[in-house]
Amino acid sequence: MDALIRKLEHFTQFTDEERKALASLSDLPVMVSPRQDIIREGDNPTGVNLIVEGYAIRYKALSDGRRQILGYFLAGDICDLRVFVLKRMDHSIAALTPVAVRVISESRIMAITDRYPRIMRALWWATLVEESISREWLLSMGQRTAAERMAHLFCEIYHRARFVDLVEGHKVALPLRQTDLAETTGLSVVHVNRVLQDLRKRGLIAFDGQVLTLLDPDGLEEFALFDPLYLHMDEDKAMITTTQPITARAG
Amino acid sequence: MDALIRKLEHFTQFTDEERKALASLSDLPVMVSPRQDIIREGDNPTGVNLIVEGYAIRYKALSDGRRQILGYFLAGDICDLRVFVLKRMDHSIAALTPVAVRVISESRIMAITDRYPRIMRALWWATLVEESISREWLLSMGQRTAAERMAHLFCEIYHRARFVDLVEGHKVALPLRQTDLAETTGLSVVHVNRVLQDLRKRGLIAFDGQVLTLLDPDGLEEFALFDPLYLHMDEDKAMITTTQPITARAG
DNA sequence: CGCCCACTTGATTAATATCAAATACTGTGG
DNA sequence: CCACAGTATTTGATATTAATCAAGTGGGCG
Repeated sequence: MDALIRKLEHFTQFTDEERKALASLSDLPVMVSPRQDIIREGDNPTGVNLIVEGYAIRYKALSDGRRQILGYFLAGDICDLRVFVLKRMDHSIAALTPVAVRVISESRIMAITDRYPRIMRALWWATLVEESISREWLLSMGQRTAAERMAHLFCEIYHRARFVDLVEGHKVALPLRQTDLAETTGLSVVHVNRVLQDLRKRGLIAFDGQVLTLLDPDGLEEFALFDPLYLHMDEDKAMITTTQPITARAG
Repeated sequence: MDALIRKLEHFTQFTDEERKALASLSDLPVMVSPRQDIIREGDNPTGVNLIVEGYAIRYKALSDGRRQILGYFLAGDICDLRVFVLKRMDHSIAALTPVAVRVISESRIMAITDRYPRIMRALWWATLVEESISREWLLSMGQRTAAERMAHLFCEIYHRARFVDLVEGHKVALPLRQTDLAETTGLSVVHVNRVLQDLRKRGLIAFDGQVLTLLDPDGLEEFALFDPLYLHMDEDKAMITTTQPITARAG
């Protein structure tokens, strides 16, 4: 739960009470092994999943098997906050690495967001950031070259990991395979391999399948045309917290 | 406003009062000429835009000018319902064709969704469908071939237009240029041209820059691996309307 | 008419996929 | 600890897809 609070506090400042409320949101974590689905396309989920540790992905497949990863979930990320409105999932969520998740029921979410408008707003912010990331991916897929795209992905993961204190010395644990990167970037595995070599040769990154190191963070960002604005972090926190909460009637 | 109600009633059934409330949401429409921005990246918008007529796009650009279209707005679509949480727009919205928009203020939206939970739920549904479309685009960009991608785009526009009664005899007005299609699909203009020829040769579509005709809708959908499920239309309307609204306390 | 666009066509090049094989790594059973 | 199987990564060669470059064609419109 720590990671969630750490993440949301990039957007707002909580009171102790709010922090306690967030911490009591869910039950004990459940472990999910790599490649196992957490929610499957067609399901009608009854709760929301909070990633406590590890990497999960959102993905979607074509009827002939081609598969595309749509986004990454890191510790502190919540999958599909507003899923209750739609009847059926139109995509799946799976563990990419060993993952610890906590399930939060719809009623729990409702109760807490009703009571604490600031939490509601923070959760909305998290959702909007996720959508923004998805737009940036679309831009990547359509306009960035293979190498830029991969570099941009690494920048994103690095930044997001940093927000939840998962980075140390320009290193972040990223235990994934080149096929995963292929499904993320829409490239073939062979090409992913060659792009990685290119990024290494440029002295921008080191990546051994377990740990990603940004050898030259600024160089990488420049190369990837990375602009962290789309992550909406630390966007004038003061201004936002003094704003009237959207649903001020509760509490 | 008609189109909005028509669209939302694919999800729920409104009372007369709710319909009236929706109809009174905004002031008179404003015309925007083609290629003109409606909201620009970096702006802090104070209202929400309802497209009354024409096509608008969401787009995003790299610092070196490469531009990607992220989505289409048709009549009845609302741009960025939850934009108030974030300080700055991370992308732009522009008219693609001549467009009529109505601006709806934040307070108007809040007042009406507070009072009519069913409307709130319906607007949420619309937002979630938009996100789903964005995910499907990511799948298209990553996994579909150029021709499949273009075909899929046409299927989507066709279906969405149909929901707001904009289709007649397998024809839909689609006044856009091949450069627009290029920025949508991430292809070069020349290649777009060749892909269009291919789709025409296959007898799937006719497209003259003004009107799109689906000569063989089923064939096109099969070719594009199109599955309308992601549009979440007519998803067991009965079930949803008998469900307890999420924020039942208002009213 | 003549100019400006958009569209089209052809030729060439660059990016990326595919195919095939070799190498490295990981975990397991003996 | 080793042998081995299975999987992941790397390399090389070739094919395909799509971009770029360059030069038409064609339509609308002042």
